[in-house]
Order: sequence, then structure tokens, then C-alpha cells
Amino acid sequence: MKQKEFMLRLMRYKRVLMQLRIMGLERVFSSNLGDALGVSAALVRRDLSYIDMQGNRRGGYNIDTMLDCINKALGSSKTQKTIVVGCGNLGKALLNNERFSQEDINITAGFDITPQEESINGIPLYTMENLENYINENEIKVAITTIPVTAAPEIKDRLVNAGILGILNFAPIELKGQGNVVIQNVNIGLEIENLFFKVNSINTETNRPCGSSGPCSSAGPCTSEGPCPDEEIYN
Amino acid sequence: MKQKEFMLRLMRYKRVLMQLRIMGLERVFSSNLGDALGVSAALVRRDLSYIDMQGNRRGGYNIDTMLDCINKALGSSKTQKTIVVGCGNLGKALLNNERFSQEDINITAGFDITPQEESINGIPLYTMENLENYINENEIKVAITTIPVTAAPEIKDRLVNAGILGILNFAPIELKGQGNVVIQNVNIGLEIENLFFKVNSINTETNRPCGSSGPCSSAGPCTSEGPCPDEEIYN
DNA sequence: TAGATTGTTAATCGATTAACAATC
DNA sequence: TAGATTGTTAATCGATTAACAATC
Repeated sequence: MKQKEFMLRLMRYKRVLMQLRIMGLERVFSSNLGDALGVSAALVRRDLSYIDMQGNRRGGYNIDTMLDCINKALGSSKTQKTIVVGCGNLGKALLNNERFSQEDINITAGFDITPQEESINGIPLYTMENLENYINENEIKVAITTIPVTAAPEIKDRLVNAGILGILNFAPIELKGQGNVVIQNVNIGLEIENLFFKVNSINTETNRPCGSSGPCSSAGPCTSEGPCPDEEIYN
Repeated sequence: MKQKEFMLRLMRYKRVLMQLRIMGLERVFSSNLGDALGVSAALVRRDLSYIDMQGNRRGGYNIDTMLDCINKALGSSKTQKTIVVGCGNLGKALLNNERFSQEDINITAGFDITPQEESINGIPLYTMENLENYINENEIKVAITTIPVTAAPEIKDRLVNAGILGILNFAPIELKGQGNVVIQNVNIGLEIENLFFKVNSINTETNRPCGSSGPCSSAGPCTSEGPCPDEEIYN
């Protein structure tokens, strides 16, 4: 069971459930959740079955119980502590983000080679020398890195050696985790490129062969002028 | 052909190719690229075939030609213009990011209800009233939104009505595109939650049923104390 | 009971890979 | 030519869905 989208769906179920609870509902059927997410009711039931959420064959699922169960599965029943390493523009933006505390994510400290302030948004900033000590003393298991590419591999090793098990890396280099260390890379530049690609795919005519300098072969898929209506590369 | 990972692979091929070119290589085989990305050579050839990159059955692929071809497919042969809507912490971080210009991404303006500066990093800031005019006059097709959730749906409509075809949305609400408008949502809070989930999946014992209050059924998959070694939910 | 929904199995769908003919 | 790699087809793999027995 190696499902890329599985836990993403769990989070979406959670959002829907919270909304439904606000609206005063107490029970929900698999088909409700399926409709909300655009997937089949069967998949919802399979997901719920996987996290050991048991429903009632007549009355569906209890919303509160399901929320508990999803939170338990997501490990977010307790507030999650994390630190920000690198307090440049993006690092500051993360430290200033009020929303995280609403989502039970608690940024407890920021680290930088030369911190320009003592604290941001009430969160203390420390120099890089204090990194290992802080991680050990506060039992930090997850870190967010917003550091230059050149520093990324070294900082990664320091974090992992200090006991960090998960890194959310914003440096535009693809770091790889080993053993039980999970590294998740977010490359904003790549996201933008990705978006331009999708926009262009929809609105530009198909490209011609690159290896050949001649005209498009008559056997090629695209002889019309506009974009190929049948072809969907984007998702 | 609706391949989620397809264009992401193209970008990765590109990175590898640029590195190889720096090292002085001129040709590359599908197996080289497959090894670098951890996919099969067959998939590489299929991808290249799809973007009409033609190789030589004896000598593999020409690196320069392939780079041209990938750039063409990605639509990044020319510099891509975009704007940032919402100049809070995250917006400022994006405006200050020097790396985008290296990647042929050109942020030409920032917009905010009340801009606190005339420009950031040489990029002019305007009030929201100028949004539609600017988009029209400069033929902007892609926008980045770093705005509050409450404003997101309205701003989205304004952007789309002004002719925007692609939005990279950082507001923590899932906006949906319609017709030929592509919206890509980046939810940093969700990414962090996702990471905590993966870390916990690896390092925590399996959860017990939520719907039932009794002990774990003997038929359940997990009777041992530690984490289930066979089960992989994370990817 | 009759009706409705869960939990789960078999069928479907799509993406990746193995294999091989074509050919440089 | 003989060897090696491309381009492409058939086989495989995994995730989602349809269908249905179990059961509240």
C-alpha cells in the first residue's frame, strides 16, 4: 500500500468534515465524502477502512469519531513542533505566518548565520551554532530549510546527525532522504515553470520534431494549426 | 496521455543534461537519463518520443538538441512574465527572490491593497485598482497569488476576467480552474502536515480502530508492538 | 422485514516497464 | 557486417472503481 495521494485525501476529508460539523451534521456517508472530493464512495470506504475507521452499515460514519481517527492517522492530535533554518525572506514569511498555529503547527525557533533580530513574531532567533543543542534539548524531529543551495547539503547532514527525521526543503536543490529520514522538496521556481508549461500546452500549437530539421512528417499526430484538442498532457 | 509526472521528468532531464554539458559531454543515452532519474530507459525514450526528440539509433541523443527540444516543450525558450498579487511576507519573499530571473521567470510587478513601498528589488508595486489595466497592457498570462483566504475567490475572478490563464495560488484555499484556466495550489501548511504524517508513519506504532472501543481484533494486521515493517503508506 | 450503507472482492483503467524489431 | 541503441508494442504493475454480499 504505497499510495501517493492517500494522506492528501485524508486531509481533504478532514476539511469537509469540519465544515459539515460546523453546519450541525453528526453523521456522514461515504458517498458524501466521495462527492466532495470527486472520487468514488468505494475509495472513501477503502481509505477509512485502512485507517481502521469503522462505520455503521445503516447510519454511515460518525463525524467526530472520524475526525479523531483521521487526526490520529495524521499524527496531528498533538501540536507539532518544528524549526525554521535560514531566516531570509522566505524564512521570515514562514515565521510570520499566523495560520500555522491554527493548524497545530508550532514553529518554536528560527536559525540563521547572522540573525538580524532577536525574535520574529514572538519566535526566538538563534545563530547556527546553537542548532544541534536546540534540536536535542527540545526533541525537534522536523525542520524547515530556507537556505541557499550551496549550504543545503551541509545543513541537511547537520540536521540529520542532530536527530531530525523530516525536512521540508525550500532550497532549489533536490535533497534525498536516507533510512527513516523523510525529505520533502518544495521548489517554487519549478512550480512556476510547471504552471507556464500547462498554460502553454493548452494555448500553443504543438511543437515540431527537434532532431529533424525538415517539415513535420505527414504521419505526425498534428496537422492542424491550433492546439491539438485530443491531447492532454496537463492534469 | 494525461501524465501527471511527465513534465516534471522533462525538467529533471533538463537539469541532468545541463550538468552533463558542463562536464563536456555531447551525447547521452536513454539509459543514462533513466539511471539519473531512477526510471527505466524505456520511459525516457517514450517521453522523448512524445516531445518529438529524435535520437540516433547508434549514438544516442545530442544533448544540445535535447535541451532545445525540452525547452521548447516546456515553453521556456523565451522569458516568462508574471506578477505577484498580494505583497505580504510571502509576496515580498517572492519579489526578492533573485533566482527566478536565472530560470527565465520575470516578475514584472507586484500588487497590494496598500503597497508600503514604491518598489521591491526593482519591481514596481501598484495598488489593486491597476490590476486589470496592467494585465491587459502587458499581456500578462500568469499570476502568483499570496493573498488572504477571504480575498482569494474574488481576486481569482478578477484575474481570470482580466485574461489570466494560469494562477499559482499560495492562499490556503483550494481554488479550481475552469475552461482553459489552470490553477495550481501550493499549500505550505499542508506540506508541513504531510511531512509530519510521513515522519510519524515511519516512527510510530500502528493506530487502533477508531469506531470500536475494544482492543485490537486478533484478525487485524498489527499484533506486534513497533511499527508494521511491511506497510508503506508514505512514498 | 425491507431498505440502505458498509466492507471487500473482482474488474477496470492508466502509467511504467520489458522486450524486441528496426536501423544506424 | 556485427554490435548497440532507438522507437514502439505487448506485458506488468498499481491505483481506482464497480459491484455485491454482509448486516445494521
